[in-house]
Amino acid sequence: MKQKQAILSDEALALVAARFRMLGEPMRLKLLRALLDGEKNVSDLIELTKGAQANVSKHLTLLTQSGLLGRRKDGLNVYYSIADKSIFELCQMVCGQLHEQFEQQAKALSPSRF
Amino acid sequence: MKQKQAILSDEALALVAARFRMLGEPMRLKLLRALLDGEKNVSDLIELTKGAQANVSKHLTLLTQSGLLGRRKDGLNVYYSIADKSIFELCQMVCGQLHEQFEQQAKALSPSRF
DNA sequence: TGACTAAATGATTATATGGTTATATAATTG
DNA sequence: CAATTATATAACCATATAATCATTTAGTCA
Repeated sequence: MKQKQAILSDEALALVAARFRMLGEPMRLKLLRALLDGEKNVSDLIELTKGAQANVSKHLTLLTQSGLLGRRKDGLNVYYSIADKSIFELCQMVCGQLHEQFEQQAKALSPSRF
Repeated sequence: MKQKQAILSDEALALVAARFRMLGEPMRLKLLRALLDGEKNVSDLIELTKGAQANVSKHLTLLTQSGLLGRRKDGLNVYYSIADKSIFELCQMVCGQLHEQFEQQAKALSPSRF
């Protein structure tokens, strides 16, 4: 008897989509990357990403609300850090897929094939 | 001497973000999922996703342009298929991360802890 | 307390994008 | 060729969201 595959509900699928969307913003990826080697405060992140203060702050808020970042306040400063390191596997996987994809296209367009 | 980390250019990072955004749409995830067990034509996909014809067609076009789907025309029908199966590892990884995240929250809110 | 600094927030604008409707294109068949 | 079917596309509207500017909040320190 054929095993019926369990399928995500629409709501679950919407959550997955939302997570992808959270990662689908260059500034947010920059922030995540900047935090790869440890927690940093907002000023540092502004400096590293060349972003505007309000914009950086907003993206940090979103990333934190979505559970991707941790937040620690110390005096005047607020320190953000990666909450789930496995997010980088995702990014690397995407990077690898794109790399592969472009490599295939390069091969397909090899001048000698014309 | 400390090895300087190679960093993606802004353009490369934008491509990664774009790929995430492509996956950040529930209808597109539905389409990908519907294609998991092999190629299907548009009519089938409309039926499976309960989407409107024009909308399904547009998303299929986008997914194809981004290299995630393959397209094969046969008579009146157009058959779409997954171009890169590894996309599902991504989805499963996200799913797993969200699962983990909710489980932590559940644990943190265990009534006995109050 | 007042001045200063770091970060967050509210209001606004601009842009991107998803959905829908209507129409067009293309292949098939009688 | 006319009619039919499958898919794509164009035009449009509505909504979401990123960026910016101005302001506010909160903490520090003289």
